[in-house]
Amino acid sequence: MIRTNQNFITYTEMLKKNGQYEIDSHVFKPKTTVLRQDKRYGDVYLIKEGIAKCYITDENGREFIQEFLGEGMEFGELEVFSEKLTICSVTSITDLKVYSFSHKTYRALLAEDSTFNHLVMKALADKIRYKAPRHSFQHSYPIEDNILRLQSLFPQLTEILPKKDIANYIGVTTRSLNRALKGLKSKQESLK
Amino acid sequence: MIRTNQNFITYTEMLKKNGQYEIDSHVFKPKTTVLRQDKRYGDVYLIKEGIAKCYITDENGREFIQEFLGEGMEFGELEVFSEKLTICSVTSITDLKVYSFSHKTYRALLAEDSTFNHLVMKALADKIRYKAPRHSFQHSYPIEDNILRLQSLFPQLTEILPKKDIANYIGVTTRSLNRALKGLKSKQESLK
DNA sequence: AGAAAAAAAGGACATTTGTCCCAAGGTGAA
DNA sequence: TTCACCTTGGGACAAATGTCCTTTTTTTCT
Repeated sequence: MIRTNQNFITYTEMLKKNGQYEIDSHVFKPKTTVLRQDKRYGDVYLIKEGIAKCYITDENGREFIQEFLGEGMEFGELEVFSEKLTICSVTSITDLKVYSFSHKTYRALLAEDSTFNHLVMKALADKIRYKAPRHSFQHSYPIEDNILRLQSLFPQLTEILPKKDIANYIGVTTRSLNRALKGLKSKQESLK
Repeated sequence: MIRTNQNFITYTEMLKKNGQYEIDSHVFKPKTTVLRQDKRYGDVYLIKEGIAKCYITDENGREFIQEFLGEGMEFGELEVFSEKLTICSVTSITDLKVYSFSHKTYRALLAEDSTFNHLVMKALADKIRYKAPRHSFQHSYPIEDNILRLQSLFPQLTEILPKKDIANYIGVTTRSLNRALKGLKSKQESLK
């Protein structure tokens, strides 16, 4: 549920040490919005440490969380290919350490470094693979089942993530999430 | 809503004429399942003509349609990178003409042909960009609004696609879709 | 430490959507 | 051509979820 990609970090740190390409480091406090939907940016980020959420806000101000990004996940990369505005906002949940590449550097790496090229390609493919079953499941099963599924993927779920974010990830209201959590709790107790 | 990518077709046809790489052609009748979820395949397909649906079937037999594929869209490509089983079934809706590459050929093209590499990269990025707002919209708006949105993207919607497929794309039952269509019709009439 | 703001929890009711039916019209295969 | 089988359309009711609002608890800021 909180996605990671250790290979990508390891390779990026090697590149950075190597010094041939310019790769910067940044640190953000929790609740910092790094990318804002519908704006234009010139950098690609890779998470070194921490968790961020990537989400779309609609006209009514509702957030829909696309994914939670953990170590080794990149963001801002889609705009290297499409030259368009960012579709998702990205906001840190915990303290966040990232590396950043300018579009120019990122393009150079894609063209000149086949390992990097392959890492990016696989990351994009994995993103697609990951999302398909998730949305399918969300539509087909009630909220309680979705919570159980998330808890099995990420046991610390309710300790680390605010209720609002969990609800926005599943695509329901906080009220409904609470109702479902209560339902699960009473089911667990009746088993004793 | 029915996605296309003319550039990819044009380039593939050029490659095929050129003859350096082995690219095959196939034709499928409507309702032919070309890829079946959870199986392993060794080819990547590119649609030359026609429409196919790409969908996940859950344990209860419910279909959830990921996307409708039109000219220039590829499928089976994710498995080149992850070496895993296919997550989606792909079934033709109309007559379907496709080109196919073996994984081996596809990998060779990715490595040796930077234009091809870039086309694939951009296709993956577009797939991600495309899906994000769609799922967000689906969760946030009632069925009627979703139908209106789809009709504006693809006016022939209800003529070409079976009701069941439209419902499975929006992620609702046929019953609910019919109710919404009826609601829209009566609203249109009351405007006269 | 104390005030203000945000997050969590939940009651009451409305609305949406699903489930389970059944019936009519079309389509295809023997 | 006839029969089986889809597809479409919809009635009646049940279940899930949303909306609106209030209260309590926790966090944040000064």
